[in-house]
Amino acid sequence: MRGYNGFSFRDIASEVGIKSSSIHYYYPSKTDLAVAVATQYRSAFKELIDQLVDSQKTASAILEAYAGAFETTLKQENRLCLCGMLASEINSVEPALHSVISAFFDDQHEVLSTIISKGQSKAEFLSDFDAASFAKTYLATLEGAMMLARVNNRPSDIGLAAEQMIALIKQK
Amino acid sequence: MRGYNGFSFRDIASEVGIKSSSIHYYYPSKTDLAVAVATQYRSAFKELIDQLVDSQKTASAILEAYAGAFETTLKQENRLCLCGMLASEINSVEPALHSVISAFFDDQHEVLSTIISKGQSKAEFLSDFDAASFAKTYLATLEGAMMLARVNNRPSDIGLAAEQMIALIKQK
DNA sequence: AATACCCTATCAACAGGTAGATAGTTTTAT
DNA sequence: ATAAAACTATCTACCTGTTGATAGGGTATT
Repeated sequence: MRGYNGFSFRDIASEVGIKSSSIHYYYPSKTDLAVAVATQYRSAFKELIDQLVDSQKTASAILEAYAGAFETTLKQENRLCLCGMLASEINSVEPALHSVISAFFDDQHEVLSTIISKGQSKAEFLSDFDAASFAKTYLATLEGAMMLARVNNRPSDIGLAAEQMIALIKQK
Repeated sequence: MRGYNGFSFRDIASEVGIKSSSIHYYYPSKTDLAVAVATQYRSAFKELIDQLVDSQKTASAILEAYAGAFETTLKQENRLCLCGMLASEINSVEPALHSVISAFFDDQHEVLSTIISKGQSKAEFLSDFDAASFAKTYLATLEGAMMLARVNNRPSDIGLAAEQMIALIKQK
């Protein structure tokens, strides 16, 4: 993917083997299409992270696995987080799409907060910081690390960044 | 700005009050133009950070001021880091431009490493982590925070992320 | 018969880029 | 010192191709 301004109906159509007008049949406008894709991405990611939370892993293991999802996407498909990519083009995006992007980040932030909070109450993590703020920071780090890791063609940098963040909050 | 795929020669021309062909006179191709802009951005930022390093501030104060530059850009111009934005569209970019973007991040990484390292040797920061890795992570956090802060229209989130990162490495 | 689905054909707007003209300025040669 | 040549900076006009989007037709399933 080459971003919101970097793909066209014809690109997708030819990849799927149909005509662009057939896509317009389902998604009249580009915003409609992007909203549908982002919404689907959002729920797929929500499912993934909910699954991680339900697993009986430690908080740090969950945070690591979470970062692993980003790293795998980059390594296997050379793609950023869809919403991260859209976020970096937010000025090109209509309100309906903006809302989905915001909702995605809200989801992620909420679940990360919960995980980190749990890690604190189980004394796995230090308790001298705010879980919700750190959740935001952790998410920002991963989104940024993904971007930088792609520029340098080093997907494993994502995992390294995650490890470092986790090490910093671990109870010593 | 709306990203590399989101601006045209005509956009710029009409903003400046000339014709697009006059821009082609100086910058034959879009890549040429973008390389020139990114190079200029790179050296302006290098100057800024070098100045910060030369100031007699503490390491944490420097890291904070550095984040402040990002926050100000977002607050006053509603713009991301130019190279961050380009990085998120790296697949749309020709090698010549890719190189400049990489070089920008290398610059930043190098200087941040030095600052953090100094902070460690002055016992301002903990010494149980690797300065170079943390420099990468800090930069990733800022780039990501900028993106997220813009989506949520909360520029101050950048500063908050920075503060948190700094708090985590401070000698207790 | 009606609906769902995909097609062809087309549109106006815009993209990056080129060609050639023009007017003013600077360099060079005589 | 002056005339010729070259350069700078801009324009108008245009090219080829792409973009998001629409109108209307064909065909298979229900």
